[in-house]
This record gives sequence, C-alpha cells and structure tokens, in this order.
Amino acid sequence: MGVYIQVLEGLLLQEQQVISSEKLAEQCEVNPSQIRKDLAYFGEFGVRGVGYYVSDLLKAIKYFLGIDRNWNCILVGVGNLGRALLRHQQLAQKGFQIQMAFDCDPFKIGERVAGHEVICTRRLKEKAQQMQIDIGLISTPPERAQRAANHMMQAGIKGIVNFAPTRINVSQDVIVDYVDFSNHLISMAFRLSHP
Amino acid sequence: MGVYIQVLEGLLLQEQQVISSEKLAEQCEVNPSQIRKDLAYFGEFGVRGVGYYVSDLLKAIKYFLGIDRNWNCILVGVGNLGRALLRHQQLAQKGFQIQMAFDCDPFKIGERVAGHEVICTRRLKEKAQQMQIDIGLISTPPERAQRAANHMMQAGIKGIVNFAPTRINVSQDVIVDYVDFSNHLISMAFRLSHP
DNA sequence: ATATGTGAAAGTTTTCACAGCA
DNA sequence: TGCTGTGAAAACTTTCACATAT
Repeated sequence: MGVYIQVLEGLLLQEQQVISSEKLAEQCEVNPSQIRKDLAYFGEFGVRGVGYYVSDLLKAIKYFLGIDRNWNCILVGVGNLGRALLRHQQLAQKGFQIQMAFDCDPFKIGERVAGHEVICTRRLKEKAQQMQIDIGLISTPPERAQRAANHMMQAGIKGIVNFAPTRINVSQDVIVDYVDFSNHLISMAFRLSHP
Repeated sequence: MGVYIQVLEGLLLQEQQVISSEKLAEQCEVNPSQIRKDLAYFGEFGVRGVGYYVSDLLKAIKYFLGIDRNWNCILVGVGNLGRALLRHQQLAQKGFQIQMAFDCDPFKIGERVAGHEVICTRRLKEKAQQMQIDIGLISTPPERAQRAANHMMQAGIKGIVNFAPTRINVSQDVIVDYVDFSNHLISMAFRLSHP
C-alpha cells in the first residue's frame, strides 16, 4: 500500500496527470485487478475509459491511510540508527515529525542532532505530555528497549515503532510495530537458497 | 517466521529446553495451530504429549531458512544508517557478515568503521569479486541507490536489501528486498486512525 | 474505444477439531 | 493425560472476466 504513494509521488514529479491501473500495476509490480480492487475500496476514484487522476488519487489514499495530517513523534536512542531516523527526510515529508530526541547517555544529552536537542530519557514523560505525542520510535540497543517503551507508555503514547531487535511487552491499548533488519536478511537468505 | 528464531533464542538463553506450541504461540503472538502447521512443514520435530525441544527446533528452522551457514555481505553507503548496520551485533551473530563497506565520499574513504576500512565504491567490482559475496546492502541516500545497485550487479551479486527509500531497477535474476521506514510509520498511522 | 468497478472463481492462509502417539 | 500432526472447514486474498461508464 505504501508503494502506491511512492510511485504516485514519482508520477506527480514527472507531471503525469493520469494513470491507468495497468501502468500503475507495472510500476508497483502487482496485478492490475489488485489495484482496482484496492482503490475502489475507498470510493470510486477512477474514470472509466480514462484512468485515475494522480493528484486526486494521492489525496484519497493519504486520507484513507490517515496521513493527510501531521503525526507527532518522539525518538528514544540517539545512536547511529537514531541519527539516521532524525535526519530521514521522507519521514518529515510524509508528516511524521520527530519533535524530540531522548537518550540516557550523559555525553549525548544536550547535543544537537538535526535541529533537536538530545534530552535525558527520564524527562520523557514531563516533556512529551506538553505536546500531544502520537508515536514513539525506539532505536536503543535491545537491552534498553523495554525501558524506553515503559517511559513512552507512562507518557500516554499509544503507538510504538520498535527498531531494536527485541520483543517488548506493552499494555493492551498500545500498538507495537517491529522493524527488524535481521528478518529481511533471513528472508533474503531463504529466497537465495530456494531459487 | 523470523519471530520464531528470536523467541526460541530467548528461551535457549533462559535454559528452557522444551516448549509447547501453545506457549510458543503466546510469545510469538500467533495461533498455536499456525505454529504446528509451520513446524510440521519441514519434518516432525515435536514430541506428542511433550512439546518441542528448543535447541533441536532452532537448528531445524535455521537449516530450513538457509541460515545454518554464513552469508557474505557488503554494504554501500556509510552514513548513519550504514554505520548502524555495520555495528549491528545480531546480523553478524545470525551469520550475515558484512565483509566490506563502500562509499563514494572522499572524506569517508580510508576511515575505519566497526573494523572495516571504507573503500571507494568504484572499486566494488574488483574487491567484491575476490570474495564470493552473496548479499548487498544499500544504505545510500535515495538518489545514489540505483548506482549502488548497478555496481552490485556488475560484481555478480544476486541479492540486494535496499534501505534507501526508493525503488531500484534490477535484472531478472536479482532479488531485491525493500526496507522502508516510512511504510512502518504509515501502517502505524493507519492502525491508530482505525481503532 | 478504452479502462474502471465488481461479482464470481480460483487460490492461499488461518483456524478448528480431533485422531494418534508419548 | 497432554500435546503434536493433520484433514477438513472457514476466512481471507488474488485473479479473471465482463458489464458498465465515459
């Protein structure tokens, strides 16, 4: 689904105004019917005999996915991965604004990274509650991920994206998404082994 | 599938020798039948009335997934994300050894990161062919991802994991896997918007 | 003419339910 | 008794094929 956005934004840059499900399917590497089913799901956006208006379609998809607004994010763990996330252009572009960065390393506290002052993790609750934070990103080493999650839960954050390679326990009402690099490499190893 | 490994390795550390599909399902957050089906797929590894022997099961899964061996990897793009990958303990632990790191920035060439000398990307083919490289990791900015992929293809690499937020074109016989952070945040936004 | 939207068919995955074995 | 392995059922997803709209 995210692929659609990526491809459609590419088309917008090329100033292509209309696209057919067939052409779009080609670029997204999926079946044309798939696309028509998906797009029909949130309203009739295509024009028969013509195709889809790229700009309108993008707006509709963004609305449907809930990214027609900004999402306030915070990040815990200003290591290399944390810095990569703080500097990641596309996140901010898509409305995922990392408002604050936390770390428990005294050497990092006070440092500025990509326009953010690094704040002590113990002050997370206090700081995060001043602003309504929607999503927390964990980019700590695995052994500190649970603690980061606990801080986030205490601040009332309901969505956690965990980049640390470990599972975390959260209360029922919190949604966790895991981003695990190893899994991608495992999947690649499997595909290379079973041609 | 990678979840099984993560959880089983956790159990191994806790020196738990046997686990039932029910308990394993709980930790992996899936249905017990799911697990039994999956595990039965590559042989009868469970013992009725008892459960699965953790250590044997792990070996069987690793064999099945093709990670009972080492995979030689290279990385292109020694920015923050590249450094995070080079320092990522679990990748090496799982047999994904990043053998060389490349970058086109003259200021980075020659630098040592996590025990690797950063090499000029133009020398990739020459260097990578000396060692049989299985997998290439791209952690460049998006505008340089395609070039990195081209270098990898010229060196005969058949598996590419692309961390840059852009699609790349590769020849038929090359497998590409995309790791896109934005997609995870989009999925989170969607789940938070549709409770 | 051309390309969408969609019901029906085919395919795939998940879950159930219980026989079978330690 | 307790827990696996598995066929059958249910749920979900993908694809086809064509009526329908511009």
